[in-house]
Amino acid sequence: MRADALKNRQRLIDVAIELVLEVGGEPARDAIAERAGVGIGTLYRHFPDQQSLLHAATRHVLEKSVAAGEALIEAVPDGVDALRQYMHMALDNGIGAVNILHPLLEKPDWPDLRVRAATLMKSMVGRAARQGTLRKDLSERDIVFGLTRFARPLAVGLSSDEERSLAHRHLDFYLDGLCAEQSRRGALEP
Amino acid sequence: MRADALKNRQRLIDVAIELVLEVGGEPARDAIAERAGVGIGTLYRHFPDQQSLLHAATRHVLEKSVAAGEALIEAVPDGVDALRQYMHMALDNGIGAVNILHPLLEKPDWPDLRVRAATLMKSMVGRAARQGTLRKDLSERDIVFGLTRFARPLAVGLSSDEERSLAHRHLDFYLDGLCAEQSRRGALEP
DNA sequence: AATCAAACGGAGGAATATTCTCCGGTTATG
DNA sequence: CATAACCGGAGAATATTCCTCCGTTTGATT
Repeated sequence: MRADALKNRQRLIDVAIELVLEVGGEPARDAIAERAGVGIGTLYRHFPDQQSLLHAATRHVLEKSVAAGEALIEAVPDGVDALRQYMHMALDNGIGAVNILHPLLEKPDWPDLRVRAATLMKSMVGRAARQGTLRKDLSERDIVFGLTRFARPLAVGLSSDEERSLAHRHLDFYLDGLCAEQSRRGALEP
Repeated sequence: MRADALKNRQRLIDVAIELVLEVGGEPARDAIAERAGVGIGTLYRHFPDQQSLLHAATRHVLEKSVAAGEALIEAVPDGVDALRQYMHMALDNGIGAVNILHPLLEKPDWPDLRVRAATLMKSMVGRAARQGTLRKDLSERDIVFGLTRFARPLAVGLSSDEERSLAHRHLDFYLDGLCAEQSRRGALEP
């Protein structure tokens, strides 16, 4: 494969992720090509149909996030710290795009990745709970749910930099809440 | 105005809010009319152009939320409790639709409401901070940002009931985090 | 530096989605 | 029961998105 072809291919994937996050759904092919700075023909040569690009993009993000997460769980002994770093990292990797794309994919089954991701989440939550720093009533699904809340920009008239920085800030608040001994609300209205 | 006309008008507004939340953007007119169970002609008679429907819907949600918030601040003495109840209520009222629609409106200026909303937020945050139960470094914008994270469904393959219930649950976690004396993260990486 | 297979760009017609008008029929209201 | 107000939805008009095709450019190889 020629060098320029490879570069374009990767660029198309990156742009697709970017646009998926901005649009909050399937972006128009023309828009992807334009933003990537390539002709529409190039897009169609690399990804003959919509699905193949979306698959490639989703897989790219997932793979990066899971791999980094597996490394974190080895490297960071404290459970909540590992979880926190994982979530911030996933957010920067564009994990929100996976959340958006998953329901749009026709055959989104990657047995290998699915297992690795599930195992990773289970380890993260389990260890932190066992260490006593994380609430005991959280499942993996909760973590995924929480992550998705901060993982994609929701238009409120902020620049994308402001949005990113606020997302990280509030993700930290949220994680503080997950560490609280007992929900204040729970105490008030049992 | 005839009774059936009024009923249809209100129904159209409700459906619009519902669809805006589902779609995450401007829904197609046809879809609104169909879901509301009225002919497309009826939609156009009540709201000759797109903007007028979106305006009406936005205003409806905003008005309800602000009014309820003003009542809460009177009725609930504890600052954080008031804030918590406000956020849960706004979530149920479809405040997420406002967040989505605002950037799509052409002339979204309701001086009265804008002032009331700003005042409300300032009071809520200010009082809770003064009472010492809420973090001191939060602005009104932070609260709005946080609210928007939970205020609209983000597709993850959940039924709309599951989604709603998880949103409330995690909003509580998040609020617990806003009450923490000091962020654990902040303590770890200053 | 010459060659050429591989890759590129983008005009523009086809396909699809959305908007919005129009008018014959229906219904609430007095 | 009269009638003004309201309703429904077919379908033409418009906007958007898709995707093919082919002449041009470029990276690799010798």
